Amino acid sequence: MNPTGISNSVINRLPRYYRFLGELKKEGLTRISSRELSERMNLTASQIRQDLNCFGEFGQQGYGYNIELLQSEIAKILGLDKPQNAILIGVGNLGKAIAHYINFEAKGFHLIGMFDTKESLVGQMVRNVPIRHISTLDEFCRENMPRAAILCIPKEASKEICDQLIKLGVKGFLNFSHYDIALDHPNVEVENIHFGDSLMTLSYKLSN
Amino acid sequence: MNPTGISNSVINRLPRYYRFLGELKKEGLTRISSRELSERMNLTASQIRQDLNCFGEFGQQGYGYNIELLQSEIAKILGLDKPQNAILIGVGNLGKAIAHYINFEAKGFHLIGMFDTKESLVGQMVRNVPIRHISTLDEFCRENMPRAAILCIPKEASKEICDQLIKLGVKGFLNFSHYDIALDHPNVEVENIHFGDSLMTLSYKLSN
DNA sequence: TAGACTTGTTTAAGTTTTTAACAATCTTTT
DNA sequence: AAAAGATTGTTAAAAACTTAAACAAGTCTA
Repeated sequence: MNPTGISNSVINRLPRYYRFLGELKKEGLTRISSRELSERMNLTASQIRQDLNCFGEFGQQGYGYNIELLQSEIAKILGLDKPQNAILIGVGNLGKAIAHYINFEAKGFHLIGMFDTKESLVGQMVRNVPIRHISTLDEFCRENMPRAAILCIPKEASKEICDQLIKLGVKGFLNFSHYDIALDHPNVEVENIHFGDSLMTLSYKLSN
Repeated sequence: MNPTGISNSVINRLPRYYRFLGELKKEGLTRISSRELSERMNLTASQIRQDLNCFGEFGQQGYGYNIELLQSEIAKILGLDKPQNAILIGVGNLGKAIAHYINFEAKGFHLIGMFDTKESLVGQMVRNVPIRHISTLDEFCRENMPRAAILCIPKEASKEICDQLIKLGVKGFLNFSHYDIALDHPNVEVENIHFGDSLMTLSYKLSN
């Protein structure tokens, strides 16, 4: 169980609820019951009600859930209504694509800076965010206090940067590197995205 | 439990074992005990032995595991020794970055083709793989029989492409889109990578 | 050959996750 | 305004999964 007392399975389902509710809204619907939603999402109605029950009471007997309302409540639960400052480290192929591709504002974050070691990148803008030299990281963080960092650098560089960022007050990482942050820093929140691992898992499943 | 009878938790740990063993090899070590490995990986020795025991006997009493051997056995389990053909759909920012960034050969796949709707991309090469027009997908698949597809296209386009690919014999997806493949196609292997969901989860954890 | 070590494996414990059930209460219909 | 129908929040039970403990059997090292 988490520090918050809510299990990870529940937390991991929240973004999916949020997405499905967004679609229902797009379809012009205004209300939905746990049973109907369960059919759409391929869950049980019971599980949906129990998941939501972790956070409060958002429905009404005999009626169901107001879609608009429920979605905005989930947004609040996820913290999307109070975006936090984030920086991105490593503006190579991947880092640049991430910066272009992800709508940070819709996911609870402001991207306020990007950093790289490569002089030739410095000054370039991606989505109105400037790329800065990694040597200015300390100063920038002390001024802007980013709460999260997106790590798009090789494993070798990651440990040092992590130590530095954590000292500067960064509390959460979206980690694309193969460095095991959680191992050295158990008090920091980490979401790992390891393409390679996912591919190997897929390979396993296709081989057996 | 999986079709294979091995739980997902175990399967998901395999790539990590594989990585750690690679590092040990780099360090010049040749043998390791489950206890030593458990300390490095922050697991229990018991769990490591039990995980490996799902697949066979790779160690020796009184000695431990031969690192080289164990790694290559895990590679076999993951199917890395028999790479499967894969194609990538959608060569936008993300797709292009993935193609550049991921070493498919090391993860059990051959990337044999990339597809997009955009005429201006057609003919370009990424890592010696040509970008083709999506209209040639059918023909290409019938000739080359790809087993997996990496989906880097928007949700809206995904359903149709998925149906098409599955009809053409594709059995597994690395899915970056928000389309819920598993919902419509329960008999296909899917690894989802949803940056947005990961960010929202991180947002939740940083907000509570 | 003896003592130390470490595996594979079984068994048990613990935890998490899911499902089922139902009283309470709201909505809708007549 | 009352009755019938619907659906929630919540509790309790069941099921599934995951981890940990323990130890006989076998191997290494000195």
